[in-house]
This record gives sequence, C-alpha cells and structure tokens, in this order.
Amino acid sequence: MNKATVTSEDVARAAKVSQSAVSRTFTPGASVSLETRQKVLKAASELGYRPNALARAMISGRSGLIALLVAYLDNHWYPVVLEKLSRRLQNEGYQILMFLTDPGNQDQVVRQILQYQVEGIVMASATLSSKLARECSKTGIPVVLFNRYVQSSPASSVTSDNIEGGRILAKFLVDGGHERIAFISGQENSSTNRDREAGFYKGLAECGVTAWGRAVGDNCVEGAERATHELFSGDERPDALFVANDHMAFTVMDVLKSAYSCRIPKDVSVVGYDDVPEATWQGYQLTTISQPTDAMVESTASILLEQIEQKEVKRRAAVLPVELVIRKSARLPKKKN
Amino acid sequence: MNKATVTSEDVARAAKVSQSAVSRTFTPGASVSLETRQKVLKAASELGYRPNALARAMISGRSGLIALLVAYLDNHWYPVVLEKLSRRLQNEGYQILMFLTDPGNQDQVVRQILQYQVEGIVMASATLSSKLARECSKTGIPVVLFNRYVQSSPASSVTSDNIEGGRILAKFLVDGGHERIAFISGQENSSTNRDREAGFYKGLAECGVTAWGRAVGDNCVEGAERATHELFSGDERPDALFVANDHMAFTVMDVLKSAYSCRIPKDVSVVGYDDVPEATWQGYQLTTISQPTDAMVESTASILLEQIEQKEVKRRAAVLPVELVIRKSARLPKKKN
DNA sequence: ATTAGTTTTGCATACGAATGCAAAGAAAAA
DNA sequence: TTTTTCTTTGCATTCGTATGCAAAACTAAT
Repeated sequence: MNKATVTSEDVARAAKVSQSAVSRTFTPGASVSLETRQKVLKAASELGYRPNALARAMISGRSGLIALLVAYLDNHWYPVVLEKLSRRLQNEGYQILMFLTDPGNQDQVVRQILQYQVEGIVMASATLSSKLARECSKTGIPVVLFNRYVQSSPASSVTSDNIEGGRILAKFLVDGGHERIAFISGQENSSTNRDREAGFYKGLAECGVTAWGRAVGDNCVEGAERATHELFSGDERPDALFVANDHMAFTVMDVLKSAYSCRIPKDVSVVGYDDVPEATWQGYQLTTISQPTDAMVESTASILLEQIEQKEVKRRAAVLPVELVIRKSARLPKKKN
Repeated sequence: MNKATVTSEDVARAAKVSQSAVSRTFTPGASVSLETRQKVLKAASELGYRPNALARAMISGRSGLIALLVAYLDNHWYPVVLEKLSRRLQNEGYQILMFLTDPGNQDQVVRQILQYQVEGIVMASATLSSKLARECSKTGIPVVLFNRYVQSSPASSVTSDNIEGGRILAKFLVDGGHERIAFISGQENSSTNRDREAGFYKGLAECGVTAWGRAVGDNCVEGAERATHELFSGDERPDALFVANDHMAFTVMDVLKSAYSCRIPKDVSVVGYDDVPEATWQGYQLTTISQPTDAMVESTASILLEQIEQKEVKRRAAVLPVELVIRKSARLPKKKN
C-alpha cells in the first residue's frame, strides 16, 4: 500500500536531509557529499522514489521530448526508419512522442504537440504547413522534415538525392534497350515524388528519349492497380516501368503477372525506389534505388540535436547519395560501359 | 521576436482579467462568462498562447500520456498494430510515448517511462518482467500486454486464441492428406509461440498424428533459413510446414523454392500465422491464420482506458477468436466436411 | 587558536496552470 | 427596493523539482 506517488520531500524526510539534497543527488554534477548522497539513495530505493520528469521539465525548461510525426506505415520503409530513428534518439536520452497524422489534421496535431513542450520535431511521411513551420521556428523549436522538403519553409530537411535516383533509373532502363518507358507516380504533391519523376525525365532526355506514358498510383494498393491497368489496357504496352516506390512496385508486379500474364523482366522490366526489405524476396527480386537509410537517420538526428543544444535554428538541408541495386526485375544493359 | 514562451499570466494581463479566468477559458466545463471567454480567446490568439501541457499535468495529475513499447518492427503485423492503436488512443485524447526496447533493457526503459507520469502502458512485442509489472500495479498504472501474457504478472493481456489457431492449422494440414508435418517456431520463450505450438500439437494429436519434425526460426530471416535447411537437408523431407508467423513463412518459402526447388503447395504445403498484408501477394498467396487485429486493438484500448478512468487496476485477459484464411500455399482437404 | 578558503547544506523561490474558497456581481424573487 | 439565489471572478495555494544565495560545516594555512 504505497502512497500514490513518492516525492523528493518524502525521500528527504526519510533520509533526514533537505529536499534540495535529494534533488542534487539526482542531478549529475551537483554538489553533494558522498555521505548525503548515500543516505538519499538508500531512502529513495526503499521508498521506490522516481523523479517526476514533468516537474523537472517545468523548472529546467527541458522536457527531453522529441515529437515524431508519421502519416502511414504501410510503406515498409517507414517502420525501418521509425525504428532506427527512435533508437538513435533514445540513446541520446530523449523520449519519443509519436503521432500518426491524417492528411487533414497535421497542423492541429502539431499544436497539440507543442503543448507538450517538445524540444524538437521530426516529420516523416507528413508535411507541415509552412505557416506552422514558421510558428515553430518562431518558438525556437527545430523541425526536421524527413524524406521531404518544403521550399518556402524554415524547417530543415533530410532527403536522399531523389533527382539523381530518378536519373540513374532512366539511364539504366534506356541502356537496357527499352523503348516504351512509363512512370507510375506516388502522391503527386510530395516533393519526393516530384523529384524522382523530374530526375527520371531528365535522365530520359539526356538519352534523347521521352517517356512513353505516365499514371498516378497515389502510394496505395488500389491506386497502383488502377495505374497499371491504365497503362496496360491499350493495344500497345510499355516495356519498362519505373514505379515511384517499392511498396507500389510489388502490387504492380502482381497485377502484371496475374492480369496481363507478363513475364518480368522478359516482357516488362520493373524498377522501384527505396529498397525495402521485401525487394530481396524471391518472388520479386526488385531492381531499385537504395536510400541510405542509416545516413539519413544519422543526419536527421544530428541536425536536430545540434539545433536543440545550440538554441539556434538555422535551416539546413541534407541531400544524401543513393545507389542503384540491381536484381532481376529489369533487363540488364547489353553494352559494356 | 516573441518572448520564448507565452504564459497564461501574459494572456491574463493582455485581456485584463485574472490568470484563473484564462485557465477557466481553456478548461472545458469551467465557469466563465461569454464576455470574458472572448476577451481571453482574443488575447490568447494574438499572443500565440498555447497552454503548457506539462504544467497542467502536474496540477491535475493527468499527463494524458500513454507509453507504447515495441521491441521490433520487422514483423509487419506490428506496424499495422502500431498505427491502429496510436490512432485509437489519439482519438481519445491521449498522446503516445513510444519506446523501442531491446531484449535486455526493458525494465530500465519502463523506469524511465514512469518518470514521465504516463497513465498507462501497452507492451507490444515486448515483455515486462513480472517484478516490474508488480511495481506498476502498485503505482496504480495499468499495463496491458499486447499479443503476449505472463502468467505470474498482474498485467492485463490481449491475445488472439493462439492455441485454437494452432489447432485449426493442424487439422487443416492433416485433412489435406499430409503425412510429414513439421513446425518452425518463432522465439521459443514467447507465450504466443508456445501457445501456437501447443495448439498445433494438440490438433495433430486429436487426429492421431504426431509431428514429423521441429526447428527453431527465432523470428528472424537468418533463423528461418537455418530452420528450413535443418528440416530439408535429410533424405526424407516434410510435406507440410507450419511456420509460427507469416514473417518467417515468406523466407521459408523463398528457401524452399530456390534451394530445394520445391513447388508450393505441390511438393510442400506451407501455412503461416498473422495474415500480414504481404500474405496476399501473388508470389506467396499464403494460407494463414488471421488475427482479429481491429478487435485486439479495440480491446487493448478499452481495457486500458477503463482502468485509467476507474483508477482500479484489476487484471483482465482477453482472448479473441481467430480465423483460417485459405489461399494457395497449402493443399486443400480432399474430403467434404 | 585564528583566519582564510572551500565545500556542503538548507531556505526560499520559481516554473505554469488548476482549483477551493470567499467576495463581488447579476438575476430572480419577494 | 430589499432579499435571496445563482453565476462570475480573483486570491491564494498547490503540484514536484531545480537552483541562486547565504549560512554552516569543514579543511587548510598561518
């Protein structure tokens, strides 16, 4: 039958010292004699004392909280990111306040978050309105956009080089001798998707080729199915597809096989983007662009932490290099390089 | 150039009312006249006031925080759960404090969590030592174990009927005419795995059959590969496999196809457990047991919320019914039922 | 033994909002 | 108009911890 909550004063009383002494015992680097410290620790453990992080946050002005916003987890790259990022920040002594946002309510959610005095915000697969981003930067709370960016926003961002990734894939497909190359987009308004597409067209153009077609997959299973049908229902069909992310690419491949009896890569080549774990699966063996997940996470964490420590929020934008991972879902280039 | 943080007193001053009035304006159901409320709201929005949730939590004793512990996210059922559960709790007005635990540090992590005065704890794919569970229940913080349970612990739990699921699969395989039925386990010390295996053997026994073999997959890709080789390296091979979860089943199927040229289900039947999204993929079409994810999430949320509101923590254990989902990875029973 | 120097300690206050209580104000009843 | 009842309001206190400051205790030096 413990009292609901044991406070530092309870411990102080038990250890026959002042409340300050207790506080000092639990504050690294504070001035306490060995003797008092031991009395305090003994009493604390006997009573089951646990410092109240909220009270500490109030007085010290440091909550130790970092907000992590995610919009959806069905693209399996995000759980991977989530896991790595959380671990990284936890190791640094921060706690993660996680939010799943809907496309509509992000600003509202961020307002709620701010009430919790978070020291920083990471937005992955979610975008902050630039108005609210400004609101944050005014408050001095650093915001890092993960895998997306907003030109007009004061928020920092970490992305992979989506333009270059798109370009690499374009060259790869052209070199593979494909003649009718199509693109299936994700969410059209996301910076990531725009860049991948832009880089792709740029790459095609550099080879003197133009895209054969384009459809919108909208990052979901239904959208990807629809987009595939759209591109394959006519008389002429594409012989290569760049799908804006692996998540949709798997669905696309399934549709190609089951509804159009296509052999991959014999009849159609398919390439994706992200290099999620499933890309290695036997049934798919997806040629794709690998994002430097670890580096992106590391960069996000260090930008955020730096800005938190230094109390100075200046925008930084990290763009990390990508890499082509060749598996078996696309025809290989014939000619030697 | 805003002051770092706007307090209720700043608003009070601007609106020419007392701090109490401001507080009351933001407290649903408190006594404020329309006139004051409007003055306050006006001043608040002009100053960009946001109530400090930490201060509120301190005085009201309600942090609005719920801790969610997860050990890993590579089994894709967990991201799904994570997403649903978070959304559900957010809708109820709670914020999610997320932790990724390592097998070793769970107790330590929970201690940290408790410092943040969370009102409840959900443990998914992570287990609390019964000592610490008792510590929580003493503090009056409800704990719900998701998809696992610990007999000796005062924590509530929500699971699906793993025993019955195992039994159903056993019968299904026996009815399918299989004669050498083997099991690949997940983490052997998890309650979920134990129950699935126990139910499976029970089901076999009821049909007068004994398991042909058994190997440990340990919930990871490497483990699953190893286990498969273990069972298939001999002269005689199993003709049916129950893999303790879908996540490993995919890997197992890949190994069977590539290393042993097995046709599924012609040469070997494979069944899994969880019904993750990938189970529908063309390359796998996995016959599996579907866990009632929505119901489990709902049950978890309602148990937790009830205990939080009622301040009374009595152990509850919900076991929800499962369902066989027949796809194409296993031979179908011949005879009519 | 006295003084100067250093470390340890406790007091008191602060952080920002919520709330019991009593005073003030408004509305209703007399 | 006076009394009664109900609603609003502000004062003062509270939550649990951290910290500046001055007093106290101890150490070192003379």
